[in-house]
Amino acid sequence: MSLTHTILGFLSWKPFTGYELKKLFSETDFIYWSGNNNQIYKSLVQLSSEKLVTREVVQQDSLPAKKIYHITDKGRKELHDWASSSPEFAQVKNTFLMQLAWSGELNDRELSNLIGEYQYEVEMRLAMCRTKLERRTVLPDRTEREEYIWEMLWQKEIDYLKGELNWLVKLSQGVVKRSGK
Amino acid sequence: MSLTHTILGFLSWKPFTGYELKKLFSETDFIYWSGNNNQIYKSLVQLSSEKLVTREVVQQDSLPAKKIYHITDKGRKELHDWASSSPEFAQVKNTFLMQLAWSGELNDRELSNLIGEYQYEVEMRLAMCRTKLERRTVLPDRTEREEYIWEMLWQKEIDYLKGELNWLVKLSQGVVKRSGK
DNA sequence: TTAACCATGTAAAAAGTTACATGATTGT
DNA sequence: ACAATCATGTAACTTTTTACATGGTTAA
Repeated sequence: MSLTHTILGFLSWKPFTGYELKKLFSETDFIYWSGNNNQIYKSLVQLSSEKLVTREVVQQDSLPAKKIYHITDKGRKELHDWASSSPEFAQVKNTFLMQLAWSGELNDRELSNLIGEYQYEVEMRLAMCRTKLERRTVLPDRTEREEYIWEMLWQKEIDYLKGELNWLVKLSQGVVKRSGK
Repeated sequence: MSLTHTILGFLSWKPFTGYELKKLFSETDFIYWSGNNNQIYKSLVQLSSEKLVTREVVQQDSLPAKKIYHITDKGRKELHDWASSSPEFAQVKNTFLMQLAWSGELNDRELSNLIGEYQYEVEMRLAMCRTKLERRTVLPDRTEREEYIWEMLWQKEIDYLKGELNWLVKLSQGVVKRSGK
């Protein structure tokens, strides 16, 4: 599971709480994990037990105690080893494409509706992605190479979404041309 | 789960056995499911119990009996309803991008190695995808619109892989330019 | 006063992967 | 002799999702 490694990655920048990690996950679009509570808190317990992180408990009045996690040297080593290990091919789970694949029984209106809904969704994502890119807080102490890679990762996401839109527009046109009416 | 719906989709073309469905899954690249035995046979049992498919048992000498599944009218209705329902946004799980995101501690050789391995993987996929596209058996009784959509789905997959390669080449160049040596 | 934010977690269910199990036939 | 194809399934495990549970603070 690379959720634990992604957490180690964030902690390699600076210490965070579970709550902050959850936000980081949702702010970084090219990381797919829902980052739901269950997974994050469980992963942190696991990472602690493996001595890859340590926890620092900070009491707050009137708010529950914060648990700030710090990466250990062992954790940094684990992160390095994982980052340099053989990559797996990306998994894309796109049920919309399957809906299209079996849209044979849909009428023209239903089909254009389906495509339109997906297009709207992609447009929202693109707008959100651009906003997040602008608002992102770039941490110091990063090499030029690292910053370049993150720039490329964001750009990839934006290009992907733009590509989706282009494809959807082309598809709509092709479908209209072949419409039953 | 849309695995059951994808099975219904294939069965809407013509009846198949579980074994044949497993092959169809692996032959269609834009469907991500591994289509492992467990899931397919379990899904078929479930679909049967919901009366969305019926099973026909064909005895064979010296080979185990085939179970051929047929879609029912109820199954066709379910397929139609699913295909016209609101689409969800695609989920992309790309751990390679996360490895890149935390490649800060890798040296130049390790990083170029990582990128090179992924590039090789994408090239293999692209070659396989093109082969599958050529060899695919197009079933009759499909409208022009349906054929057009399948054409577009295959093209999308190929364009995606080509886009990945272009991005990787650009990334490699940018990384070399910023190399430590 | 209502929603969002801060901050932690648990329980149960669903989905998905990997390995195991059987066994004949056909092609290289 | 070995691998691939045909054909079914089960068991154990891991991963992921969804819902539940608590409760104070802050801003519109």
